[in-house]
Amino acid sequence: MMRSHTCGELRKEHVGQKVRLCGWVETVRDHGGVIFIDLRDREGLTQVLFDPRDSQAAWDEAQRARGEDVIEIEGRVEPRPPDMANPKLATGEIEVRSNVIRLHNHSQTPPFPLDDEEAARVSEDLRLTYRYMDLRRRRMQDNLRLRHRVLMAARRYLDRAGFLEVETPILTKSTPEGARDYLVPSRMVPGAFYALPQAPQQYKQLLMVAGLDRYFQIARCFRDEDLRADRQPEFTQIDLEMSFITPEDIYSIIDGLLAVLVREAGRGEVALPIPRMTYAEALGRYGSDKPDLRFGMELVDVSDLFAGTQFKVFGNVLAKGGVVKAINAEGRGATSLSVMEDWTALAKDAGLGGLAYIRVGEDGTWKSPILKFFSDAEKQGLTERLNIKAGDLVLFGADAAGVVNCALGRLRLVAGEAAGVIDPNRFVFTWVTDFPLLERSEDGRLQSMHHPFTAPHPDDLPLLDSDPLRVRAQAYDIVLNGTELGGGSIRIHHPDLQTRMFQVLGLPADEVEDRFGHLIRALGYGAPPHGGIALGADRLVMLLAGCESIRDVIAFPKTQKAMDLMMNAPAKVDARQLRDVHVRVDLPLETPPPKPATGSS
RNA sequence: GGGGACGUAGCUCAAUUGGUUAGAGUACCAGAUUGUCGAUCUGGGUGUUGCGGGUUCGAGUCCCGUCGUCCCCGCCA
Repeated sequence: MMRSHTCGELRKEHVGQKVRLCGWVETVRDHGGVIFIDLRDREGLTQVLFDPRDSQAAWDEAQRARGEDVIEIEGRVEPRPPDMANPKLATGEIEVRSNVIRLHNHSQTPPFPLDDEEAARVSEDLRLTYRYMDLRRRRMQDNLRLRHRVLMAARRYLDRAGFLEVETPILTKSTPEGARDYLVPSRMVPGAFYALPQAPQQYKQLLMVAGLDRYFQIARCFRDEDLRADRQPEFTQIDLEMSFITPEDIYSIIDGLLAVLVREAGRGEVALPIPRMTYAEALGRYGSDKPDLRFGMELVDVSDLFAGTQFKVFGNVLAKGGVVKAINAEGRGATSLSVMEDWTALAKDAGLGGLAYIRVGEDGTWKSPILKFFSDAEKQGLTERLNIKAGDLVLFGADAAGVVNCALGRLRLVAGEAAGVIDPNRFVFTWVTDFPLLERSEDGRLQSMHHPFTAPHPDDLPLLDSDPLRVRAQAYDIVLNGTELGGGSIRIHHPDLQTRMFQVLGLPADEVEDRFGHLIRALGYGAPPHGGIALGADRLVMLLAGCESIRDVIAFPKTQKAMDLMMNAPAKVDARQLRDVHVRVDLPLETPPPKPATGSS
């Protein structure tokens, strides 16, 4: 072993011991006589002291050390004089007096400061280009360690709960519905392609048919869609599936799992059971199917108050069967008109014709361009319904219910943010249940809201033909602080119902056979009732780590254009490689060939 | 596909209406310094203003294009 201890473990009780440490030079403080080197490794920081009276050779070498050099030192652990202790360091009560130093590798000047506070301001493309340096930072190492601990705890929990971890293929088959697939050309079968899995969905159902009973996997998933702060083209799910269960079994397994994981992350105790609300309630009260329940500002239906209103904007909407809803952004009465303009733009972007609002002064007077249209009864009704007080701000949305919910839902988040009422240290979970089975796609066709293997609610089966959009699914999402953490469902386990679902979705029989024949056949060999769920591991760790992007909890993430700036992927391949897999590249004439990224550096 | 922000020294940023030799902090380099731990002191500018073109007597600044990063909408069964 090159080292006797890590840089994080020496304490007073080690005083007098001869030790050997390895690590990176954090800082060199050269006082002309004594030289201090802070030595860093994954576990911490230890101060090493070089005194020319101990060893002139070691002192000479220490003087040449620079930041990020890799060195090995030998020395004796000594107590620091009491007034010299450094309470900021775990090892701050001791130092190592060294008489031997070996330089294992010199480092060039780092491309950016590795100090967490400064690195937080460095442009992210630079951090990604030199990711191996970025990952030397304490904060990034803490994030990866937290990720490790959370996933280990998940494995322990699921193992104890009787789940078997099973790996499923990465090279699989494209299922064109849903997200865009990443494709891999086949060399053996000219013209054919594998797809990378968007989720292990079908495999895990087939494992249930196989009798595996309880499966889980820390599964990599791939979706070729546009990126966001919480979306990467490849991401990790804690994926599980269970046989002979109802949704209650899923809720209780996941409740327990999340409580364990939040505890493991040192984020306190989750009150169980995690509360539930229906999809309809989530949309109605929060304007979102992933409501952030850390604050109020709920959407309130005030349509009835304006039944006979003189205000034509509201009257016309109500006459057409729309709704008028409002939120009380409490305490935001002083919101400036320029901010109101921004919020109005947001409302219009979300589909509203405009944004009506009332700003209430500290003296209780209402200020609003539409105040003159309101009757006293309407004002009275609003005051009571929305509990309007001095200093409040009331935002209105009037349109079809869907538009109003969506727009006010977005405004609620913006207003909550502006009000500073969203506590980053609280972890508020909720289940959202009873999702609709189907939705109308842009081209007017029916499509699955979750996926086509989701079981309809048994009570709603008769509606499948008559009023399919009203059919509820046995599907559920788990939501944390306004982020969709995961979702799942009870699956269809009868081949006939599965076939019927594909008919409802308008898929031709031959296409169904081609894409899903294997699954329907499998259901015909005694498939047990089963269901499952998948949790976004990156998102969960991101929230537990207090990060704003999943990139900060993924070792080697991609940019918004899905580039790996460090490896420079994707990249061109040799003509030979393309020939092997029977692929010819066909670019539009004006498209320049791919070239190395040039970045701002 | 759409909207927005950004790109100047290794890093973070500044640079008046277009005007002299593009500055500051930090990092880095050299020297000094025997108890520091954001060490300190002295000295040193290390630059293709992302790239290409245009307007102009003159462009970091204005215009066009392009490359790249981030945020959001669409998209994400």
